[in-house]
Amino acid sequence: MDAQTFARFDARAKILKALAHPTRLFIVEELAHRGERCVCELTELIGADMSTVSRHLSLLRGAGIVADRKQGAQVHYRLRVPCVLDFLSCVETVLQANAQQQEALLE
Amino acid sequence: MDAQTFARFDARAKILKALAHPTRLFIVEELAHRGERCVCELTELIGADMSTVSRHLSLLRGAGIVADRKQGAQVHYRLRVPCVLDFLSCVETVLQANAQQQEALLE
DNA sequence: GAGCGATTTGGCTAAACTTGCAAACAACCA
DNA sequence: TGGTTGTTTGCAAGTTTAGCCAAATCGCTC
Repeated sequence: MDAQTFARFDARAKILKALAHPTRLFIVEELAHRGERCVCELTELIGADMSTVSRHLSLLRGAGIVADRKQGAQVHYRLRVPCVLDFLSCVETVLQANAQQQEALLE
Repeated sequence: MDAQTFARFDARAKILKALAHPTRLFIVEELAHRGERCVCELTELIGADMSTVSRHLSLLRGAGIVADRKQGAQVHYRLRVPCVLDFLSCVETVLQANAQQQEALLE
């Protein structure tokens, strides 16, 4: 694989990597369903240290998946790319296929 | 976030994590476009140690993304869930949005 | 300017991931 | 059976990531 090809796949992998964490997926789904949320609200929902949540958000922002907006002392985050959710429907498909295979193995 | 909710998101994150690597994305695209490939062919295309490629394939198999089939001494891998590619179209969207923002910042 | 709540960043540790080499395995052929 | 090719696994080193605490920053209000 030459350097250019690698760069192409690496850029895509970076975006997937940003999504590949339970807390970050939770954030994405929350923003998709309920719109903007500030760090404090997400921290409350997630139940981790606010600094941890802030880092996750920063990572998602770095990948271009969310955008932020300052409003007074608060920072509101929102999804920047709406398709990210459709996206997860295929993940569901994989999960279902896996579950079916599990059942088949038990028979 | 309670344990059950966490488990739900963690299962999805595991699948995304399996895809979140340039070499593994390359493999997925190769299998999607060209069908079955054996480890040796993929190793040739990727240019890494065969043991490394084998490990990537094993990881993808563990996530339920690919399936394998032994044929003599060779092991052929194929995509198990065809939607994985559509899936990547959203990643493209993110990349394009990021590129456009980059341009905007340069003006 | 001091004080306060919201957020980010620095520092650090533990855990997870990636990789190549060497060795083990497996299937085939001579 | 012994050798050869294709694949996987054990091991060790290097890199990355996640999480928390503490400290710094930011915006507002008094």
